Amino acid sequence: MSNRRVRVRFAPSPTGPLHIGGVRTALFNYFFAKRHGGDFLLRIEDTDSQRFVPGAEEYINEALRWCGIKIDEGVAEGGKYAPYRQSERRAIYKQYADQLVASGNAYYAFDTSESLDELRKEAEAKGNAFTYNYENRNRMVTSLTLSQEEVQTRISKGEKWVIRFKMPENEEVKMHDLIRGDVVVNTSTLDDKVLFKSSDMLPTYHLANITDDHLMEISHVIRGEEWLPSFPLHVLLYKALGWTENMPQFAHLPLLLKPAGNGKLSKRDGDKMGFPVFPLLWKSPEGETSHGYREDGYFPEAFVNLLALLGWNPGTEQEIFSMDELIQQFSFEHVNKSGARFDPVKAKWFNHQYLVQKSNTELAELYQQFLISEKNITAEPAKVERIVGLMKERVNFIHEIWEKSAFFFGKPTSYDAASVQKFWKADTAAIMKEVIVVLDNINQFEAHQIEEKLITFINEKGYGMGKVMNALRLILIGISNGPGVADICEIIGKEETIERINRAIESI
RNA sequence: GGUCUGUUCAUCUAAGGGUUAGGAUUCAAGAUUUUCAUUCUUGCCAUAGGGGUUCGAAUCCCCUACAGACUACCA
Repeated sequence: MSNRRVRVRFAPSPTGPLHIGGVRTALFNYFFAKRHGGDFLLRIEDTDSQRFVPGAEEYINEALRWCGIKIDEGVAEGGKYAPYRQSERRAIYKQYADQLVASGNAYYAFDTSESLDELRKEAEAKGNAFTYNYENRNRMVTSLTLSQEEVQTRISKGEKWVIRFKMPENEEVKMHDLIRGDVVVNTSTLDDKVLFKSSDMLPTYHLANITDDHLMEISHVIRGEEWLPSFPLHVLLYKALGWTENMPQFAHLPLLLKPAGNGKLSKRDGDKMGFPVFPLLWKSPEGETSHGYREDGYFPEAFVNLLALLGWNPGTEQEIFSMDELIQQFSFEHVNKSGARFDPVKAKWFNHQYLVQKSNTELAELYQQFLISEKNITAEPAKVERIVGLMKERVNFIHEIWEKSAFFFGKPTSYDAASVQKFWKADTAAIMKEVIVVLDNINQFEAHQIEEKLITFINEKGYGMGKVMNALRLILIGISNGPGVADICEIIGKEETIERINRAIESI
């Protein structure tokens, strides 16, 4: 088993956009597979015909691609074990359900969902829960209680049926989890799960999942903690099918929790708290849209990095990781057992780190694209590069450069009242008129020159740096904080600088 | 209700029986700066509670509390 090729799968169901918890699961699978030179497969678990959402599968593919995950085998990529979409594998499953019935590990049940609902309600009224298990199954309409002929006629008459697992009574199931260690559960606390349904002739998650993992030679199942309760069922299914020999190893990842309050992260949290819970923008078939990290301006590397550190740590103090480093350093020993609360504030910090790391040239290209597509502005590359260099330390996102420095591309439309109060004194207009003269006399209108001339002027007149510079900045950009005054002057140019000063003298 | 899992600063986490319980984010203060940001320095803040075991417990065991997941002909 130890020298078995590592093969992992990410197996989402296309019931909507993949959320960041799912992305993290995919990432951990990917890290682990690549760490051990193995394969990463994407399998689409669409055995619930009721909940299928158009576009969800494309979304999943695009999200993984954006994160930098390379799929070795999958719906689009193909592979030796194709097809990778469960709805296209429907012919495969029935025989295994039959096998379980034949070996006495499963049985046909003819209950209607209405009658089951009723039983549940009755039990609830008495203060307990109805469990379809060893205690109750003999009272139900099943192949256990009916004669073989009767079962056959009911089936051939087209009566609806399901195949249920016959959960053994009072057996200890011992399981090993790579993250949590040994877990033991008594089968009497478990129920007879539905494995196959006649309504759409498809298996449920449990059967499909075990069958495909076995057939696809999956070596490690890495999934969310929400699957822990069905772990014993899965172990029992492997046993009943005679596949214990090469059953995969299991690892149940801790959950991603809400930033505040209780419970696991859900779609609503993002909308409420103003951060995305989805990797990409999502438009539901009903027309509802949800924010995505990509569209909100996150770099994929930052997104991957921040997700990797939720529930895993390197055991060192390193916080910034490339995909390769993540792959090299990942191990289950450093995966936490407890749920991790998502922190939107730190998410921004990660993006800032990546933004600052990028070269001005690279950033300029990105900002250039933003200017063209969002603002319809075509700017000189040199000017854009200058701007991003000045702004990068002050922002977390590319779009924030615009939000904080649109003044490089247009005159201020108003002057911040509090700053005017603070920096615009009785003699300011007069001083600014002198400043215009100083600036006008600079031949090489470049930051160094401008700063030098301005400082000499201020010193000669004895005005005080703050007094002049702060007022000048207010005039040029409308607010009191931003890049150095000389830099601003250079970027907008002599003519524009003087024009803005004149305008301010007249209008303030 | 039942089953399972978990619990270290506000948040992400380190410390695998012996450290003043470390780092990061946030927040606060100071220095630097023409403002802001950066940078630097500093500060605040934690082992859920109670019992054991041990010379010694965040770490091992038990109980309690709290939290989460699951409990569908969903995945």
